[in-house]
Amino acid sequence: MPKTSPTADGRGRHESLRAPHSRAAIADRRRAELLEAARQVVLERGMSSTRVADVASATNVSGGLIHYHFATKDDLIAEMLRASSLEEQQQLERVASDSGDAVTRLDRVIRHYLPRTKDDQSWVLWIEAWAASLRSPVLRNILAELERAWLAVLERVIREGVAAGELDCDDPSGAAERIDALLDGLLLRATVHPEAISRRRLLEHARTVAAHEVGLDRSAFPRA
Amino acid sequence: MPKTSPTADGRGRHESLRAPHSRAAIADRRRAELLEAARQVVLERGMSSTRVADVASATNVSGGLIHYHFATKDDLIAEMLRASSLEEQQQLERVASDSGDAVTRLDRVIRHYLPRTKDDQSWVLWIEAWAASLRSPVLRNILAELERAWLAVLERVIREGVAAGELDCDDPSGAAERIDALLDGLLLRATVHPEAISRRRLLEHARTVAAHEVGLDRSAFPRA
DNA sequence: CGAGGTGCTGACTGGTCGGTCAGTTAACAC
DNA sequence: GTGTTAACTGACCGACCAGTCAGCACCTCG
Repeated sequence: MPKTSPTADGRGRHESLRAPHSRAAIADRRRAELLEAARQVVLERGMSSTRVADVASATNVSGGLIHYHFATKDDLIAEMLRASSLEEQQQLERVASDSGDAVTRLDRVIRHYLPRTKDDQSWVLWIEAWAASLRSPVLRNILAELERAWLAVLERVIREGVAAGELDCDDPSGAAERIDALLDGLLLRATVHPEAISRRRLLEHARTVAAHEVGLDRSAFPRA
Repeated sequence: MPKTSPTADGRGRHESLRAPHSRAAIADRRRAELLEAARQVVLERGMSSTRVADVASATNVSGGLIHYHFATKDDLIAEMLRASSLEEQQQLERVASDSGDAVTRLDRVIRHYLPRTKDDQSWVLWIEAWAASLRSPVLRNILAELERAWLAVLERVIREGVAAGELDCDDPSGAAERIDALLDGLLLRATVHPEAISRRRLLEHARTVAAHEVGLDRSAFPRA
């Protein structure tokens, strides 16, 4: 039986490489399903009041099955966050490496940060995770990795823009840290007090700061 | 018997105005003592794993007493946050209204934001509160008030600096929002991953952005 | 075919913890 | 001093819930 984290064992990783009806593939699919359900439940109920029974019933599965696939509830949640972080990193990579000039790409990364709709809850997960990570080295590592990915992407886009002569910035790493911090702060506020600040204003702030950091005028970025 | 929040009843507020051995004064002191203990316990154990028994034993008091003074555990924690928020606002007010030119005051506000030492845990409380507020309108209101206070102070200092001809900023409210967001983001990072960014760098980022927002050169603010 | 392993069930348990309550002590009112 | 009420105790309870376990059905491989 499993109970080992999928990244911890030595076997091949990608479900898609396996026979789709092999036992390993079935288990992988079930694991993914449970992780997704856990994500939903955490979004709805919050991390600390999520019960394993909730995840079970959201998947129409017995409570025992959760502990068949995941040793503890903390394991389940950590794996869920790891999976979410990985997915986020992949999306990020895609957004940042798409074609376009430096300003276009930077603006795309910024827009990717921001919530899409009024009640986009994607950041709820990370706010909960920040708090939980204060008590869990495991979660802290997962978050640190995601954070590094964000910083790396911002820095890379800026550096490439500078190299191409499109941007002007003598401290890409510092600029990335400042933009990243600004966006985290704005998003935190927007998620906790959605009525206090509009998406439009969020985006405007982000573009204002980004433009300045890369030595351009605000008008170099798209209008509202 | 009490069980009413101190801000909810109509009686006079300040313990210091009462006879120090009157029953009301004793109850007020006990309440304050319990709130402070709750704060300690939350800092140590986290919000969701804080037990009322922990607060009781940290105060050398019976478990029942907690529920004599506070209807529920959630009440206790909300009151504790309200008290912390109020204290924070008072400190803030003091820091911002002390004498000095605009740059000095702005720099003082910024430094007040930042943690004093390597393991200053003051922000832990607010990170936990952000997460918890996602599920509690009561907490959300407490945080919104504190947030408004921060923004108001930043905006006021900038406006007064502009009026005095010391600063140049055509959107004090926007600048305050951006500086505030930057600081929240930086502090979040510094608290969750203290090893990832030094206090010095934090302060440097804050001063860099603040200087730009008020139309000054970085050199107008103190060096490291 | 049969043996052994895998995915899964659901009843159960042991511990935890918020909240209650009957009772005690001492301050205060009259 | 006598009655009343505030502050407080600590035993208790009942709900909740993570994790266990015996057993079952099915797949797969020899």
